[in-house]
Amino acid sequence: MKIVTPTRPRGRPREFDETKALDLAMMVFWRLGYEGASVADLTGAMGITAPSLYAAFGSKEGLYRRVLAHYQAGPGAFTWAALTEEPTARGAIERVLRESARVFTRRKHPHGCMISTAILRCAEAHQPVADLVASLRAGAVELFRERIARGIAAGELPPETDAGAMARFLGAIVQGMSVQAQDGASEAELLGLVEVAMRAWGGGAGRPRAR
Amino acid sequence: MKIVTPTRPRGRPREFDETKALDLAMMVFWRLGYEGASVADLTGAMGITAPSLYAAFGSKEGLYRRVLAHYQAGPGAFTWAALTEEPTARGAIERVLRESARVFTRRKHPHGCMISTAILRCAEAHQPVADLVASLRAGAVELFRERIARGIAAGELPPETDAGAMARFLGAIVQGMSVQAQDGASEAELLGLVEVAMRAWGGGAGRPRAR
DNA sequence: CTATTTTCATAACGGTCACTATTGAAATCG
DNA sequence: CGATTTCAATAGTGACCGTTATGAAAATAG
Repeated sequence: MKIVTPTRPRGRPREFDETKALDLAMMVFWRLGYEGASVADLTGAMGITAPSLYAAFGSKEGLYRRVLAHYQAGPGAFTWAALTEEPTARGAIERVLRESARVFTRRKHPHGCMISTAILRCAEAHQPVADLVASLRAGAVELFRERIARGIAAGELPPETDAGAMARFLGAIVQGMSVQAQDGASEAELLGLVEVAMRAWGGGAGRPRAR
Repeated sequence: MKIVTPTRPRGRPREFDETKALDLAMMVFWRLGYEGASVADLTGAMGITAPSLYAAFGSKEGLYRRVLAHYQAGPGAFTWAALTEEPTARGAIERVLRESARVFTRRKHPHGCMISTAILRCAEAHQPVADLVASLRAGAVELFRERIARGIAAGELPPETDAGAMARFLGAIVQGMSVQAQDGASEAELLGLVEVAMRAWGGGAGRPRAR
């Protein structure tokens, strides 16, 4: 008869919580960007020493990749939720934009989207990281495109709608909102921007109105 | 009787052309961003040594400020030209967007806008530079706003038009196009995006059509 | 207990960062 | 000419970069 205790691993247990450490590292990368965040910044904020960081995450780049996944599952999850939960394509898109305006200006974390602004131009040595982040941006646009294509298939949108162009348009809006949020724009200002953007969707502003 | 020769300065003349040096430095900053461009990268591309760079420009940051002005007077000048030369607000905006699509994908220089993407998040030591670049972004939005307000005053646009929101919308579009261009988007893709964006302007896509 | 394994903290690694002291060459001035 | 001024090249500055060797500390296994 075996006891099913959760079988502690062999050696000395680590003294920090990996999830909390990722949260703290995320804030640093979010605020300073990938290149701007030094390992000293990270270990200082995470409350661990450099060898502990390297034992747990391999390298600064490895930690960053873990943080990106952590971001997508946390503060960045609202996008995927909006696109899958809303019944109509237009409703989904509008919810993404409105929630972006709110999330990008929250005071509990740096303003703007972490993926949009963490690493754009960079030294050649960091190009692989920049490429990864660029692929995440492309993935978001692709998510938009799929949702719009689904809306076209469902008859919500005219069949001649260019889903790719619409998706790239939305990607640009989100990207631009992220930068403006970082530059100090308020939620109200971003919502005004969203209202203009939704006009490109045809029909008036706001949610589809009954008539 | 004085001879009016162009009075060469006293000591040994410098052996490099400052304008050409700024051009070369601009390409490096454009490609690698402010933090990603090292002084070694810059001197290597400019064909001068570090002491020459510091004698002529004071510091890396000083050189960057000169390069930003050089950019605005060169590759970035089309925006100001479009906004002042076009007779209507809508025409001016559409020209800015269409020319952005073309300029951002030129093969003679890195894709995207240099001001949009050179330095967003960064180490705290470089925050003054980031603030400067942010103020340039804000200046572009303000230029948009003024042009739209002028269009409202001229009766081209409905008096209830929110010029600030429209301007922020356009700033976001340009910012987003810049990132997508850097990520590899083609001119045709960006023009498709522009067409969608112009729909937010009311009345179908494209230039105002006679009817 | 001893042996083993893993994490911890200290201290340091070579490399690159932005930047400059020094020196000699190249120009103009008197 | 000699004196002066400015530039350019060499060679380095200290500081910080990401990363790691070392050894003590803390847990399990036998």
